[in-house]
Amino acid sequence: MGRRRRLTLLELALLGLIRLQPQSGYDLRKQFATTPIGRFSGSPGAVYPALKRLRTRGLIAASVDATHPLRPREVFRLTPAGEAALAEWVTRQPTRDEVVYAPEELLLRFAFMPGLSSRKHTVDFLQILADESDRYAAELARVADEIADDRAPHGSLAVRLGVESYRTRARWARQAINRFQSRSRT
Amino acid sequence: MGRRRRLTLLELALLGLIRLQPQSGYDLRKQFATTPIGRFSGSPGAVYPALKRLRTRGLIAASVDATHPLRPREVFRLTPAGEAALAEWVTRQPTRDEVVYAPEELLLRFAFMPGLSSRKHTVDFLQILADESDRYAAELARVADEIADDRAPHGSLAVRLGVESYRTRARWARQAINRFQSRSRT
DNA sequence: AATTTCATGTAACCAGTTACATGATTCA
DNA sequence: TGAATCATGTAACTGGTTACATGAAATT
Repeated sequence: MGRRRRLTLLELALLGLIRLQPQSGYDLRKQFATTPIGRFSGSPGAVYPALKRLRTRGLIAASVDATHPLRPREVFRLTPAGEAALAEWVTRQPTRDEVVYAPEELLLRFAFMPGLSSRKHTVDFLQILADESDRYAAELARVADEIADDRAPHGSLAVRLGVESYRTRARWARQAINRFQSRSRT
Repeated sequence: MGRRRRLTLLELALLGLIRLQPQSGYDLRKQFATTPIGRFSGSPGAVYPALKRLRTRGLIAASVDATHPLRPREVFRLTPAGEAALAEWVTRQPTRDEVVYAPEELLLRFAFMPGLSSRKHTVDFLQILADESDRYAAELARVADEIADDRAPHGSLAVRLGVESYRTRARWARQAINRFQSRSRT
């Protein structure tokens, strides 16, 4: 059934975007260029090879849009295997290491949850994110205290920004939880 | 005078650490493994080649510590050219794109400022960081509003975390400015 | 007619990842 | 004596970056 290589962040971003709306490589690149998802880079030398890899692995399929027969557009959509791979990733619960070292990946995962993750699962996800973020913030706060130096406060200050950043994430996650819990099911 | 290739973040981190304390590749790797600077990755396959590149470019020099003659340690220190390269980078003022897309690099730059950047320059640096962070937060806030969707609030919420993160950075920068300004010169 | 935009790619390069290799030394 | 740690590295792989290439269609 093919080597189970890990999908890159870019590949996962592409899967998620294609799931929201089947589209061409060009469309995808435009999204990277014009929206905050562009952090995950949309250079042509990255996007097109990534799309090829996804197609080779059978996670996406292309159908040619022939409305302009001389300028064919390859429109990609998810295959069932692609949908499954995306869902598997999206529904993974965050680990401590991901919270600490890969927060952007977690945010991407969260953004792609609609339709793939139950409300309960989403809330659990956010809860772990909040708790582990606070925990790491506390760790960083200890480090900041250890390296405090009145003459050269830069290092300690830099770590303090880390503290604030993780606390901000924790606060955000708790607000998001409220948002999901206060909404009664429709 | 040698091609002026751009230094990687890892190379700059190594320069900064070596400047603080001349040390061996192993020592450096230990710091990556045990302190928050580890974000910039300290895998052997990255660190040793990076050190070799820095040596080739004449930015660091090695002297052998022969206290244990059978187990020599190569201790690296900055050359004048290395100090100059580090100082050039550290004293660069942040650009909008760096604030938005490379905040970690800016933080590293800030952390290595002691002894390389005047107080005035440091404050200017933080001021730009604060202003551009707030500006981008406002941009993101507009995006969040545009994509607001009661049924699937995930995307909008994810962008909101971006808003909060950049605001946090701006707030932190302003506090840091106060810190530098309230300290009378000693 | 000329420029911009649509649309898809390739090529060269580069640095990082994981995993492995080597051998001395200190510790249990 | 055997295991962990000190200390430095290499090799294979991978995916991203920049820059370039191509040509049709829409716009000015």
